Amino acid sequence: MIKLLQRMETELAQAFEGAGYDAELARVTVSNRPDLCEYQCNGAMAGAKRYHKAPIQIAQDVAARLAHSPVFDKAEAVKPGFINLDVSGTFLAGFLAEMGTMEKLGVETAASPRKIILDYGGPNVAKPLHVGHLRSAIIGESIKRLCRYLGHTVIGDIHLGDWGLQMGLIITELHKRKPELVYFDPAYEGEYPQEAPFTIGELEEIYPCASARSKEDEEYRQEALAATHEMQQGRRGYIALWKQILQVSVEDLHKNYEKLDVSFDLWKGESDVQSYIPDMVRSMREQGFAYEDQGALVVDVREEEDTKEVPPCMLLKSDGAALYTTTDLATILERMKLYDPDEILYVVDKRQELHFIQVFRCARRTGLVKPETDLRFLGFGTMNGKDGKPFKTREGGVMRLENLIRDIEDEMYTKIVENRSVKDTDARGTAQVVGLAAIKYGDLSNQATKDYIFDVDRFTSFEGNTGPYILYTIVRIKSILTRFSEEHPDAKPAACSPAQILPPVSESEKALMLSLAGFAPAVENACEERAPHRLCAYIYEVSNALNSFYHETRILAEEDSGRQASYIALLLLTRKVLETGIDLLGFSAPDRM
RNA sequence: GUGCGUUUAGCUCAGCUGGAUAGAGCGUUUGGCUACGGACCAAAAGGCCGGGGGUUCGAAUCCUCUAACGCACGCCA
Repeated sequence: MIKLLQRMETELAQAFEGAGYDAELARVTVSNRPDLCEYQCNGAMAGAKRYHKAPIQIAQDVAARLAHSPVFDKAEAVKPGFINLDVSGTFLAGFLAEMGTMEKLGVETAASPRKIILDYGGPNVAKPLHVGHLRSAIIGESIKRLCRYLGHTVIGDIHLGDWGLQMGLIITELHKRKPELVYFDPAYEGEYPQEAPFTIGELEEIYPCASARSKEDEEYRQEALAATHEMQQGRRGYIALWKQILQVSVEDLHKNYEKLDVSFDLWKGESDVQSYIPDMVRSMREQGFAYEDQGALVVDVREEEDTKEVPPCMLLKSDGAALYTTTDLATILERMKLYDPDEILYVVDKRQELHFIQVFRCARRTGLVKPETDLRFLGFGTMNGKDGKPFKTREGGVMRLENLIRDIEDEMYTKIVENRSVKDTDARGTAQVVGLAAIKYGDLSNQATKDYIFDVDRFTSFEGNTGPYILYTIVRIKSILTRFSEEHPDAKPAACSPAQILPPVSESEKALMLSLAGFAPAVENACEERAPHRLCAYIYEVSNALNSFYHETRILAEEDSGRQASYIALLLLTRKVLETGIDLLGFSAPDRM
């Protein structure tokens, strides 16, 4: 579907050409002076030099040719050389009628759909999720949904940290506590038990305990390193234990991510690609990319235009062990082999940027990826507390994600109960839905790349630019629609099709219609820029427009049934736009709240 | 030290390829419930866009210098 802006530009382009100017000048933007006009074109000023004419004259020439355009109600040339434009209400109503019948509300499917592997989540096995994992999950999920909406194929991979030292630490600690377990008996040759010798609760207690001890006790640390090494070398009992740690942990992760309404297509981890490492390293060495430096095996990734020394990419430590980098490279290798994607996009903490620069360069240089394969890094900032420092519990510890979510839900629950419009039986469920919206919208409405302040009071507020406010708006629409069908059993809202939308009769109605017309460009832009916050800004604008319109328009009391049907159709379209929008952000609205 | 990032209203943040009087929300002040959800709406006050210099018809936006803060800089992940 042709966008509203494009439609206007086409009209302008004809006018520019007709008046003897370059059609390229006909760029239309939303007005930055809403008091003067709805849209504007600044092309006359840009063209002034080229045509040695006063900008105002060019603007007048163009405006004169738009006098009878069906698209515009107004097209006038002002002051230095602006062309101020107002859209025709009839044209706008027709535009929305068409948009409303389209499945994706006018959003264009990408011209060349890509296959994208999205690497997000990145939790470590056996460690509880903490707030640091929240952003990756939330941002990644939204980008996944946006890209899919535009017709790309997205494969979301959680990329578990399941092969590192933390496994050795747990094995070591478990050995101290329960030395009698068969897993530790090197002579044991039978089957290992089906049941894991621990619960997720125990596991989450064991790890921090082991981690703390390894920092104080060097001998203990050496044991853990040795255990890690033995596991990685395939010691039977340790592998059996590792599998059980993995199973118990992954089961718990599933629950947690489900609660966030975040899902992954692949649950691969570091362990899955270990088998690729020896060949990969050998090949890099044979091709002359990898060489020994200070005992370690590295690949040089410097480039001519570097303004700074980029350290080489390290493949093997001097003791011969693989590193994080090695695993990431092997992961790229596997992804290319299994999926051959057009793009691999990492949604990770921005502090890892240098690491990924090295990995990407190395992958490219050594031919791990095709020249046309895009490797992209979307780094996000830190989530800080109100004091501007990394988010912590009151005691100063790391805040577990579960607890954060619970706190928000409790806060929402209190507010909902105070409002008393929902029966107590629904209140818990509603609090979950609204709480999730509060968290996700609070995060996504900030630019991903920047640090942001997580302020519980602000995010859970029903006022202002918040998730609950957006939901409130949707609930409000639902409420009117319900009432309408109660009062007019013969005229169900569903019967009010977009085709019944009439030209607007008030400013607030037109403002709402104009903002609805901006849905497709907002979604497309948010996807292209990989910037969910753009979509948040758009949804907020629509919500404001709706509330403003609602406030000054009597909908149920409207006597003209044609006009009323138009209003209802407009509400339906607004609801669809908002619900689609929040779905792309990764949350949903309740029926009441 | 080197590189990267950030700096916009009291606070939290937008500002898309340079365009008219720099926008929201919160907070503050003031109006509006005999209307469909007042968890709302309307309005006011509040800013040398960190600072200096430059590019041009025109700069929060581009270039340059500078300050403050943050982050990252081969055997962790």
